[in-house]
Amino acid sequence: MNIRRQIALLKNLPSAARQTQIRERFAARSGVSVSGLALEFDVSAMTIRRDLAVLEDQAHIQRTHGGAVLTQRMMLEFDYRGRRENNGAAKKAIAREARKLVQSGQRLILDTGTTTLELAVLLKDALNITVITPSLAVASELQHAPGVEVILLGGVIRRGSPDLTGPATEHCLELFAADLAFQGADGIGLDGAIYNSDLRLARVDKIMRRVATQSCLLADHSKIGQTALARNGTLADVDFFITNTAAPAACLKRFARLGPKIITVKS
Amino acid sequence: MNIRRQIALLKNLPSAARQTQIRERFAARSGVSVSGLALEFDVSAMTIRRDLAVLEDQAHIQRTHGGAVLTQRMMLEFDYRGRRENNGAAKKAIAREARKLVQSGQRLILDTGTTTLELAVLLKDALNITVITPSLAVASELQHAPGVEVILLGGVIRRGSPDLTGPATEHCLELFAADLAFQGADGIGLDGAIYNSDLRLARVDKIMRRVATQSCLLADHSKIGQTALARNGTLADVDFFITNTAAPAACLKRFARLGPKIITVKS
DNA sequence: GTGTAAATGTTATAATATGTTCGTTTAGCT
DNA sequence: AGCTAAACGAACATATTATAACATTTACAC
Repeated sequence: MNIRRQIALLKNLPSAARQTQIRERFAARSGVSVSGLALEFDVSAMTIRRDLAVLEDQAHIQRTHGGAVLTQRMMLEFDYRGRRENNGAAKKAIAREARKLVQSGQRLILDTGTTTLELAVLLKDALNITVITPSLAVASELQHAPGVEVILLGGVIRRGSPDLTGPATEHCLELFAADLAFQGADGIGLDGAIYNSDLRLARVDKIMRRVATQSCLLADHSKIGQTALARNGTLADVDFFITNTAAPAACLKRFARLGPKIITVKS
Repeated sequence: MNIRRQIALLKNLPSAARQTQIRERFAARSGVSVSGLALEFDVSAMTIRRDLAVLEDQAHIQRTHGGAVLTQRMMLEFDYRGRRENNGAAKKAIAREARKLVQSGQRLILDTGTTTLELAVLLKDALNITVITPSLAVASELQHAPGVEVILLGGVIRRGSPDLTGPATEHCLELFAADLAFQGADGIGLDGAIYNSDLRLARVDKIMRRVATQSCLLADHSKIGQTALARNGTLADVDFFITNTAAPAACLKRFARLGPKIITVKS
């Protein structure tokens, strides 16, 4: 077949056929460009963009500025930055304060969650600590830190979420003892109740506090006054509660009477 | 494809595609230079710097003056990729044969190793199976497969190796029962002894066979006649042994007398 | 033909990427 | 240490691309 015929075959195609052709392009190179495809198929750039949007839904491509690339997921990668963080700045500040509670030689438990993940980032340069966690994100963040031994709890990988839960996790957790547990929460009631949005996580959280000498709750102000599916305890069960100053002062005063030391960070 | 075409493919790429290409440069060399990449992709040095900054954010590389080097995490990734390609065809063929042993609804154990990782790739479209594994690579490969429930064993993350070992792993494994265990090996003695290069892995392998009704050993011919640090059992303990036809026939005949069903694949 | 829905093209505006300049920092050398 | 050339990063200007809303064309049933 001559080249002119080949080119002609690419024009006036129904959309589905064109999308199939676009998909073939990825076999040769790792990325395609919108402008290149528009020329090749003799359609407007807008049409190509719409095609790529369709392909993004069904195929394994990811749109970028100027084109699209194959989403070749790395091995050993547990996507955790998928979701956009809500109170990113507050969470980082809370994590910085939590970092100050950690001393060399300690055994820590780090719960699942974005705030505890921020803490994990700060723990990379710690010396001689052990981190026990059910979170694959925390584990992959710390697995190359020279001063940190990472113990991953066993269990079922929750679908769409890089962490472990289930009876195996609970059983595994019972094998350990730790100095300090850091936990997040999906909601904190005005009465000081701590809530998780997942029942299995709540059970794990409860056990964490039991096997740790002390525990520390990390939650930004947006969680206060929220409730969620499962209650895993109250602020009376924790030793430290770190939040940001945007939290209502009256609440914090009430919480303090329950027992925990309240630490607030500016944000 | 001629060289001129190859070069053309690197130009006028959307930014994300270029970043992917840059990342692949590290597979060959351990470092890249800004000026070299700028020439290669026909963009300004500033653009390359910005690309490198993006890759650094993704924790893929670490920037240096004049270029960038791989992070430990990515070195591990490429190391794994390289090992997969050693006898890659044989490993894939063996994995394909192993896949045929698996039926819907079964509970499987997948050991650490590159051959079992190839099997994991083939199991992505399985229906309603459960995979129990100490390998983070296997877990990460299967974590988004809709028909697969992944159970990760707990334990200590071995430094420089994405898998779990230790007493916790062994204890965790005891909690489960499986239909079929797939294992690799670092060496198989001419007498049928199975070897691991790590003592802790050997202990885990032994337990795997105990908690699984049947077990299947996957190893290409290059492993036969090799020995390694720790012996975890013999071929008499396994039910299936899948290898490739490049294995010496005399050996296989001897192995068959020990009990396992020997399956060979062309390669 | 005519009506209708889907696909495509067009335009204006916003977002993003790239190149250039220039003052600052760095690595390597004597 | 002090020097030099290279590399870096910030800020700006420019060019490219994305998005949404609307207009147009096409396809197809009746």
